[in-house]
Amino acid sequence: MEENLKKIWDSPLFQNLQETDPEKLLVSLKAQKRLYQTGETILHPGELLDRLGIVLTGLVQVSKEDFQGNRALLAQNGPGQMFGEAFACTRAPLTVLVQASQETAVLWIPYDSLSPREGDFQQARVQIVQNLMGILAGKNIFLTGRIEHLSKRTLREKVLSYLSEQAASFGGAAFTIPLNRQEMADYLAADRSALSAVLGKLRREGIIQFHKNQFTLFSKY
Amino acid sequence: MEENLKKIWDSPLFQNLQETDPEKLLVSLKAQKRLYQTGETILHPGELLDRLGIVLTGLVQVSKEDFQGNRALLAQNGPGQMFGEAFACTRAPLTVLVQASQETAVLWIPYDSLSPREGDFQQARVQIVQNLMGILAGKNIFLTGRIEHLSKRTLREKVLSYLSEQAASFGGAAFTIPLNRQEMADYLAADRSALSAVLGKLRREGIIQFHKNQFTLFSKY
DNA sequence: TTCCTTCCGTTGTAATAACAACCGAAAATC
DNA sequence: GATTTTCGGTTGTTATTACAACGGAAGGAA
Repeated sequence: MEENLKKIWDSPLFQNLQETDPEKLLVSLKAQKRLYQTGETILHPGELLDRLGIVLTGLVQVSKEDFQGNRALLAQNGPGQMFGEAFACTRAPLTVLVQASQETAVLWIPYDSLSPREGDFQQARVQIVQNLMGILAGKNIFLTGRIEHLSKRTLREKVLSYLSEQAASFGGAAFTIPLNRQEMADYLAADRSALSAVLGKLRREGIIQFHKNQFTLFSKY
Repeated sequence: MEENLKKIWDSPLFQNLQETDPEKLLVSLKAQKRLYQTGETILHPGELLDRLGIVLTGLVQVSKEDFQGNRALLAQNGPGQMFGEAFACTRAPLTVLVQASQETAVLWIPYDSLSPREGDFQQARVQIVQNLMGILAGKNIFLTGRIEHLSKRTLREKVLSYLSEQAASFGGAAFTIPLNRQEMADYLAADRSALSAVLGKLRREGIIQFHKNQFTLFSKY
């Protein structure tokens, strides 16, 4: 566990825990480690979840079965990243499938053990709960932003909405986005070639300038 | 405050508080009431927020200014409903504008006062924090679901995705949706008349049946 | 009743995007 | 250096949707 500990100790869930012994804290939280083989299902749809999962090593895929039977990938979580937290917090049945896409070690933390009511490490528990809230809230803001882009009627508007947000968050007209074309198309729920066409048109109109994933958005937008 | 208290006491944030005196709890939480006039701005974009807002009476509108300068309405919150919680939890600058669309009374609860560290009513504070997490997590799941629908390439798929989810959550092929056509179109980010056309086509193809907001989705979907 | 409003389906047109296929440049691998 | 893979732009066709406008049905209000 030693080496893995370092990896998760930097994760958002465990931030700002002053002078706490990681090993002892995890014992107090009744954390359990478990290994999953490549392809193994970690959580099934419909299941109720009463603990948080944190990836120690490997990779998990969170996906959802479509009404058409297609499997849509919602997230890929690597070391230090958490999954299932929303379902643990609401105690709602899982709507997603979680699988190990490599050999994966997961650290499970019972949700109830985070309650500051019980045990020692009270300070730490309080901090973790606060961190968890911050993570949920942050995800909320992110999801709301994406919905705002996706709600635009035309791809052109989606693109401008996204680029404007990026420019604003970067604080300037020139900025680099963290996505390549295919990822950007997926994020905006569009076809890559259609995205390319729209970007080209915006460039010809003098509204944007770009090279690879570096963009400049001109003032009128 | 007396009458307003009853209204918010049923709100999700204050659920499961056994044998707690609402008045005293609110004092302990350093809650403050403030009145806003019709049209008055409650929270400005860019502002940092360190408290939760709860509508006692009236109505607040949460909106966001578009890159085009359009104002998009994100939420309308009435009595008992909370706003700003995601920004208070992350301490990120507001990206939204909150206004009173009627004469409105807001109860403000400092975020820090929820910490179980301080003061009395520890049990209650812990429960409120847990409720808050549940609310954030629930919103997360809801937003994720909406993104899933919005991510479909065609309106037809968006509609089927939405109806399938509704059918699944209702647990049967026949169900009633909580939206009228215009609201459904807005939710799916589409034109109302285009939605009508798609619904009509699905009906002609024998895939769905509907009358007003009562739908039946046939088995193959 | 009559009027008015809300809700929803229809039509027609123009704009738009999806999809498939192809191509060249750059990057990575051998 | 040669080969393969990845990435992104282009083209052409077809399906889909936005948009504007209209009309009819249902439900209230006068």
